[in-house]
Amino acid sequence: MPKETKTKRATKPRGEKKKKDPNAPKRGLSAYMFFAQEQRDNVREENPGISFGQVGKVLGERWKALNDKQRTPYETKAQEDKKRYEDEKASYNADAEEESG
DNA sequence: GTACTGATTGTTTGT
DNA sequence: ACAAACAATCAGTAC
Repeated sequence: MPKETKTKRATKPRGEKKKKDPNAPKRGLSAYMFFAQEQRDNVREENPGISFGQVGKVLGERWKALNDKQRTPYETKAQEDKKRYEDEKASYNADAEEESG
């Protein structure tokens, strides 16, 4: 059992707005992202003609409905993508340093 | 070192 | 191009 910090989500104005970097390394996709990529087609099949937002809803409901095992294939993808992101950061930081001078 | 915030990713339909 | 809803995750911030 890994350390589980209390990830509380309180709407408290703390800190200033984030700064957008010029070469901001886009973050890797999330398990949910890959999940939607496939479901998006399936969901529409089962729900042909659904309204805007509905798709997203069903997606979320189904997503949670999945088990850790089902998410595995998606979580894995997310990890692979993560690696991608890590690389970008490398380049991002590399350039950032050069920028300095 | 922790708790919290903002940003980011992908998709749907419709104007 | 943007809107809302869904969920996940990192990076930066403040004390």
